[in-house]
Amino acid sequence: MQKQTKVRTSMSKLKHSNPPPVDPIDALLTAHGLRKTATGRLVLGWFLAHPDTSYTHAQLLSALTDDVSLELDRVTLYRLIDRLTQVGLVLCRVDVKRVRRFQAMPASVHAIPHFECQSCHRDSPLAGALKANANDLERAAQNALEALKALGYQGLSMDFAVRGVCADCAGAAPA
Amino acid sequence: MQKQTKVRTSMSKLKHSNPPPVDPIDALLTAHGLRKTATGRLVLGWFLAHPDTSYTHAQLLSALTDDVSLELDRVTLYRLIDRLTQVGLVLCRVDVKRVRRFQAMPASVHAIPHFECQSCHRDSPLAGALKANANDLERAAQNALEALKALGYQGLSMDFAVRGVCADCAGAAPA
DNA sequence: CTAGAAAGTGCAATTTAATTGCGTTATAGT
DNA sequence: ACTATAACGCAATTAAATTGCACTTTCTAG
Repeated sequence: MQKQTKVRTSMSKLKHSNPPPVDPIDALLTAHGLRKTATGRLVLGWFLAHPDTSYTHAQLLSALTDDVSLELDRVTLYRLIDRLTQVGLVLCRVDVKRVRRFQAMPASVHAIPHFECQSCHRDSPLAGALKANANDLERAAQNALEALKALGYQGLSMDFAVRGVCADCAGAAPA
Repeated sequence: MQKQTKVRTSMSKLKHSNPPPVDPIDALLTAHGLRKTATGRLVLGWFLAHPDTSYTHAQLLSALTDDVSLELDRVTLYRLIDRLTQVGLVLCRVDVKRVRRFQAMPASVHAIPHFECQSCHRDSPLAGALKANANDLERAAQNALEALKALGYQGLSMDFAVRGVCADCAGAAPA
């Protein structure tokens, strides 16, 4: 979204300590044992700039080349995303169509239910249909998360999927 | 909704009604608009004989050829499973490894949470870790299901996935 | 500052689950 | 029995993701 002005001290021969120019993205990278490469910064930056949005590898690749005019190889992006997910900076799930979707690891975790229709293969949020139950579900899920954290699990997120035949498909071709 | 049991009198020249030889599997097939083929019977039979067990296409194929000595083409099995899932007899999910897993549609739906590690890519049940929260979760999930049923959704099942880094991986390479 | 090891990059080739097209066979309904 | 059509089998193809290998950049000692 708003790209940082990249203040590199490499050229600065200033004597004393100048205001620490620690880029938050660089900090994240090094904190997780990753190197500060141009692509690493751009990709992690993209994820952080678009929270709550998930991208397939292909989407991310075209987004990066189009909007950020970053040229990188498909495979390189695959491997970079791999690293980001393995250190817990990025979240990965597999969608109904069997392709991975990536997004920035959310700070606070929610159990947002979604529905996958086995007939039309659509994936839709259930926020509206379940608003009455959402709170109970959320509370139970949060408790479960706490229990897991206490056991040493890290970088947790949840995904509540309901599968079946949606009202449209069921109505169109009743069993 | 529930179609009549279709008693075939083709071969029976018996005067009165003889004990209806309705195979339950045949009944399911016809009730869902599918034809009674040898493979259809065998495959649906396999699923019903192994509830709560999910199979990949490859596993199912070898299981059928080995144990039931049914010879069928890969593609035929794909298409058959497709039909079974679309009518709601079989449940399909995509596992961490990006392959579809199929199983008989369970009669009663449970929200059994499982954990997918983003580091070692293992998928493990969370029954033990969450036994304290399991009841709350289950109740909330059941309520959600009822709400959906009332809205016309059919053949419902749920899948509660927690993702992150498991205790093993987190301990081995702490962030 | 300057190695040199290790992490990251790019390209080509490959893997694997799944899909599509099409001619043939079996099933269901008349 | 007859016919429309669902189901089957085979071959070819698609698409996401992975692997191998040579090359470049970043990091860390010395």
